[in-house]
Amino acid sequence: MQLRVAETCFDPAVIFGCGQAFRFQENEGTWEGVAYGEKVTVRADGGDVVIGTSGPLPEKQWRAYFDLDRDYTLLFPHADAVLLEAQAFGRGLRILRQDPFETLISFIISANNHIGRIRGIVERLCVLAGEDKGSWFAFPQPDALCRVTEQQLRDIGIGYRAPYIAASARRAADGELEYLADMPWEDLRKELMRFEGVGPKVADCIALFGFGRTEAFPVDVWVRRIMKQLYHVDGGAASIAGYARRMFGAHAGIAQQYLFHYARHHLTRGS
DNA sequence: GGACAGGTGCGGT
DNA sequence: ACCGCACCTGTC
Repeated sequence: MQLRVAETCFDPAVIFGCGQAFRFQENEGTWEGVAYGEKVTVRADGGDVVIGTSGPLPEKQWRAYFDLDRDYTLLFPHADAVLLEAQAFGRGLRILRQDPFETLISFIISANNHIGRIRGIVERLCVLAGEDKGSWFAFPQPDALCRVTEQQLRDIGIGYRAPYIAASARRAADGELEYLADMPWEDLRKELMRFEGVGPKVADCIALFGFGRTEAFPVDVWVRRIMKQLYHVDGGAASIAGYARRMFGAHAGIAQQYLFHYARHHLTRGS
């Protein structure tokens, strides 16, 4: 499958670099990654970006994966100066609609962890338990991940999250992710937090990136920093998220991604 | 070599 | 309901 998009609304460096997905890397001007068991390549061509995929999934599914039918310029008609600047800086960002199981496991790994290390662990996890596609590996299926021991998980650098991954994979294999898609947002969040290793922040990431729930507003240290430094909002994660939903509306989670990306490039750890 | 970054779970209050 | 601590690994 091949798909062409204007690069003004699709910037792979932002999309794949802002911490929502961990399997894409740039290689001599082409972004390569794996999603839904297919190899995906993204490269600039004139004023466009060309997306190529390796398997049977139809264009419709990839349009959904890349969220291509949403106009990101219309999301925040009453944006304040901070969000406007973050949006300009992150032009071409899109929220990927990723596989719920892959999102669950990847973001349990992300807890108390750094993007670079998360990438390495996820890649080794795919080699350990994912389907071998020749020169690359798919993300493991739940039952395959269940056959991996906690020691094997520790050996690839997962650390103390090993029992969380094992338990959550077990529950996913037992079908516990199946009935979440149509739940109201608060219920989905509560259900996700029942998985081991999933707290408020990780639940919001899974809801946003794995279930397309743009109400979810994950509060991590970078979002905390930007909310404090640029909005003068401080306090617990819940009150920050509540403030964000009142200010940014139903798509606060997309605002969060713009702000997160902006914060990581413009703010320091200090203040 | 020691401090630190990064969320969650747990035991204490 | 909230607080303080332990958890694992990579980097400086």
